[in-house]
Amino acid sequence: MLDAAKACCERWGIEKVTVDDIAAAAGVSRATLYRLFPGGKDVLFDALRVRDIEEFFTRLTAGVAGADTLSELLVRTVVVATTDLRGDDHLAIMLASEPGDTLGQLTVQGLPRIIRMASLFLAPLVEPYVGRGDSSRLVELLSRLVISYFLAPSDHVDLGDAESARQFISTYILPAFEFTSGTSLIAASPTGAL
Amino acid sequence: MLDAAKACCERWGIEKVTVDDIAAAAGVSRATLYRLFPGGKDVLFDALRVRDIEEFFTRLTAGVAGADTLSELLVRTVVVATTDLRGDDHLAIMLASEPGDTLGQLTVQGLPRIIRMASLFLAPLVEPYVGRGDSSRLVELLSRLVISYFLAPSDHVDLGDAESARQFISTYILPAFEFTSGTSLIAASPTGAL
DNA sequence: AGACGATAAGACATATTGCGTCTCACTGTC
DNA sequence: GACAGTGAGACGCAATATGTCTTATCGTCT
Repeated sequence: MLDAAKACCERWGIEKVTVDDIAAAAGVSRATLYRLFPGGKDVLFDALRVRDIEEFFTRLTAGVAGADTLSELLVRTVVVATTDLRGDDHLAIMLASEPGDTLGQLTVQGLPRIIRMASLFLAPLVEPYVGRGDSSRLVELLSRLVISYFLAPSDHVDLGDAESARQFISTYILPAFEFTSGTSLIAASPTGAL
Repeated sequence: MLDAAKACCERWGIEKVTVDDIAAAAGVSRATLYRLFPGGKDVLFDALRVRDIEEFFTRLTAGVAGADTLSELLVRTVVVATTDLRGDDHLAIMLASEPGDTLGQLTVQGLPRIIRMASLFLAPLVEPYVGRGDSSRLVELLSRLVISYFLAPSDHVDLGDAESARQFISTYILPAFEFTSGTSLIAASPTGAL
């Protein structure tokens, strides 16, 4: 079921997926889907690991998972990603996910909440790179970061373990930003340190 | 505008595209879109060249475009495509496009009509390959064929010229069937002749 | 400056679709 | 036969899409 929901998201995008799509892809009726999940959004939340990433950022802010090292890595990742924001099918999902838009309850209730949470945490760290008050770009970058997380394989990652979380970022998040020239972009960042 | 509509179809699938999507992708307001086209469906019809392919099959049936050679090529293509129907993002669009489904007016009015037209023409030719009465598979194959046509670049193709049409098929349709081992699949067809 | 055409933004009513719940019939198991 | 699980589909309600309209803005032409 979750794999089917994830496949639907990758195929049609989060904002276009319907409960009927997921049920059909999973080969079950809509009645069965509602027997397994409280609502349609819950299927997507589980499939896209929305609650996992919430916990991910929560633990980062609490310093449980080696926040200093990981946050620096996240900031560097965000800055590197500034080079090119185009060509990402899933980016627009996040960019448009503000209350009052036409994306429906999922994005209104779920994803922007995550972005807000992450923004509060990363804003002071990113500020030296993108400038104060440039929140729109920060939201874009965080969106891409979050989506990278969503699209990663659903293998178990112990987000409470610093090494496991760091390995996860190196494996799934950094490649998603499609480095075009190895470490050259990293070297172009303000501090130059990693 | 047409390029934007086509991009939206490739990104979200025909059944998920809205007028607002196309207008936003084209960078115009919805009011402007309705000034340029009678309705939302007309944009997709033009972008996906629905009327072109109708004329394409019409001319084939009339023998205007070297029907004998081209029809044989089409049949061979259809048979080769039998090997694998999965992994095509746009196939489900056609499979579900029957009157009464939830795909809306576009598919109800447009694509099934084309499939029906093509089926009437190709059915006797395909029969030796897929067997009499196996219309469901025939419809699937034709769907893929039609979609290949839709997704081809919108360069001008003179469908009334046999050589031009043949070159179009070789360039855009045959590659869309993703031959896995060169001509081996073609050699496995009943007659073995091309 | 003033007239003109094209456009963006958005309100509006209508039509369509999606959501969640429900009932019914079918199937396999005990 | 009782039972749990399921598929198909109808139902009311909410959300979205469609197509038209009005208003304000911008650039161009006279």
